[in-house]
Amino acid sequence: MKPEKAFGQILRERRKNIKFSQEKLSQESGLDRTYISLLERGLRQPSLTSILQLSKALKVSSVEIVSAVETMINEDTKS
Amino acid sequence: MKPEKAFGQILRERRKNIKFSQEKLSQESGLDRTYISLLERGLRQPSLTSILQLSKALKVSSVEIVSAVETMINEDTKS
DNA sequence: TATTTTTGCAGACTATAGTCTGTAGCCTTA
DNA sequence: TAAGGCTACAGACTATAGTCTGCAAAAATA
Repeated sequence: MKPEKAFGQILRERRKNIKFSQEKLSQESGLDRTYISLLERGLRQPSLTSILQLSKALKVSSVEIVSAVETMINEDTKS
Repeated sequence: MKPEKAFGQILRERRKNIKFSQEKLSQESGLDRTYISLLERGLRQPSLTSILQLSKALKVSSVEIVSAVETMINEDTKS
């Protein structure tokens, strides 16, 4: 699986876990709402600082996010 | 400390650990040598896929890299 | 059903990631 | 002191990250 696809899935999952709308996550992270939408759909890949901003807003460590991304990438049994 | 500065320091450190020239790392990662130079000097920040490409070439996990970056960012006692 | 909240998405835009070519300077080691 | 390997750096370029506005439609809730 491609990195941006994996990141998107994880981003959406974590956001829903914490019951944030894209709009709310946008405010907390300082990133544009429509850009978060693009990220979640795997149409964009984040920079290092975007990863850090988003993890902070989601109240999880960036390490956990990246770890989940790597795991998902290496799961070739996924679509 | 800024993320790109932290990433640069860690990138250079890991590259030297494995005794790679920038040129060699460039070949292994598929990224341009001059871009690696910019990254190491903290003048650019990497995207998610660049982080993954570089960690793979350095034979360390991206999690370890990101972990080191986060640690260094939170060490406010550094320049 | 009607209303509100949330999200997808288009288009146009600015900022920056990443490439490519070339040059000059620094170290080693012959 | 010459020669080769390594890196900094400049400039010009292309690709894409990230913003902004606005609208339509899905989805949740009254």
